[in-house]
Amino acid sequence: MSKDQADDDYPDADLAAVGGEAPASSRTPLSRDRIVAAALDFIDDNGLPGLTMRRLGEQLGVEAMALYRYVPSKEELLDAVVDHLVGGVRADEVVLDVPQDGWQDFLQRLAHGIRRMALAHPKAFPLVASRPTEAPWLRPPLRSLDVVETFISGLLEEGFSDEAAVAAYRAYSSFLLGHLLLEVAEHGADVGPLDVLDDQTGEAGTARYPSVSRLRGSLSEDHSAVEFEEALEALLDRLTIVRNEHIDS
Amino acid sequence: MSKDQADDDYPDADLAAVGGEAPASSRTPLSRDRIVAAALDFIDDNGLPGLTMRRLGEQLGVEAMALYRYVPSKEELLDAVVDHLVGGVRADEVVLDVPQDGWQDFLQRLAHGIRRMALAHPKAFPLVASRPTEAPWLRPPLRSLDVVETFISGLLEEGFSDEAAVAAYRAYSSFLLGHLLLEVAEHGADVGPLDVLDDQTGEAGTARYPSVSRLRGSLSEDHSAVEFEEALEALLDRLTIVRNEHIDS
DNA sequence: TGGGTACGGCTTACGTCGTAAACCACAACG
DNA sequence: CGTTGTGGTTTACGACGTAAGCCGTACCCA
Repeated sequence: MSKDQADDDYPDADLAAVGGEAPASSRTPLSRDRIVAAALDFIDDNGLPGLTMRRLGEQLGVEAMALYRYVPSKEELLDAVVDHLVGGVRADEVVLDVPQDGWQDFLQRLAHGIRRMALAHPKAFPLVASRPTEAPWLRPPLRSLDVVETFISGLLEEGFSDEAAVAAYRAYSSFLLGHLLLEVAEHGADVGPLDVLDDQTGEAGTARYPSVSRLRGSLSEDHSAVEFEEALEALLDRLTIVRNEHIDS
Repeated sequence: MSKDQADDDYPDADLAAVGGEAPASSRTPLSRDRIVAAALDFIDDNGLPGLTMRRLGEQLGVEAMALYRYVPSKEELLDAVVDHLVGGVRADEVVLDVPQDGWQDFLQRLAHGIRRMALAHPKAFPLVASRPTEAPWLRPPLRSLDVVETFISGLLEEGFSDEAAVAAYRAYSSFLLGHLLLEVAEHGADVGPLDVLDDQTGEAGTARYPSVSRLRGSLSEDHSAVEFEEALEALLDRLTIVRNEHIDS
């Protein structure tokens, strides 16, 4: 009662009071893509644990259950967010352009594309990292990313055995996973505005570990791009060596 | 009513019917450690998302609220589980024995210790990986793990600058994080007996990517220990090179 | 012996979550 | 006109984390 709308004119500005959310452009007609985009925005702003169907609906100017006409469940919504992010890497023109520059160059561009995505959405990246087990940037459902083909077959054609290609792929994936998870964790600090700050008690014991406590500051500083670059290059060098060994034998 | 106990004798076996849980050794008097251990067991058996205060209580033969006398919140309980696991790495005699074998040897033993822990508790490892941002195996709260000191100061004393030591530490951490997360994800398959299996539809599109689909099987096979070993050794070699460069200059 | 007092666990209750189901307004179309 | 979608709301259910209060038992000191 007292909350109908879409007629024409009345005060209307009485409920609000919930948060900083805009009344939302509630006239754009709602769609799966809009929902996914809004979910990603929400995660970026408020952190993964703060995302709730009701809150997401509210941000879209709509009741929670309305979302279920476009998305079968929250779980699938999160999957869609992941796909959206990974799809965005493809849209990154730098990643794909000429697919024939050699696999090292390609892997390097892909890695940087994923890193850009991770840094652009630090709160959301743990989601994509924890989702479908095998790193998603090479799953076929990644629509029309033909370069995947280039990567794998490139390895195979250049002398990698199946096992070596898989191992190389895994080394690459786990490198990205580990490096970016750490980088993103400190970059995003993880606590969204909706979360309460916890105690933060107990700095005791640090006295016993002078070196550790001395480095404590540095430990939470930014991963630098050069750190990433160096590690990536070392990895690619290692893969190259492995490949050459396989070719020689 | 009709559910008093601790007197002496009566049938007593009437409630059950809930699941496969044993009636629980409900005479051991409950304690924080017992709760933490039970939580870990539960996660190992049923997966992280299945863990619930009520269910955990039930497994201990106790009502959910009883746990709150020993644990302030679920969040802190999970922290305690992580500490328990990491503490277990310390108890791994292989890891620590003689702290003076050189930092490469130490890092190698530590890495294998953590890997053993991760493989022993595949469903719980993502928890420890996602917890307090900076890898916890070097946090001082890890009670009496003096070798932490050895590691860091070892690096410093052998010519690493502060920044280089931090970078080395990060390379090491992110390597462990990434590698073990992948290894554990396939090893544990993540779906606990409590979860429903989801659709699994849509194998379409694979036809366009013959190489990928050919490797699809291999991709979900086990990470082998040798894969880990090789990557670890490559990493340590790289750190050694970095250190030597720093010494030379 | 008796009456605190503290502990350990139970019961109840609140607010929030994901979501099933029914309902409703309105447009398009026979 | 009635029918059938379509896009949204309302209501409701069960499960969650957990605050608050209630009790039975054990111990302690008079």
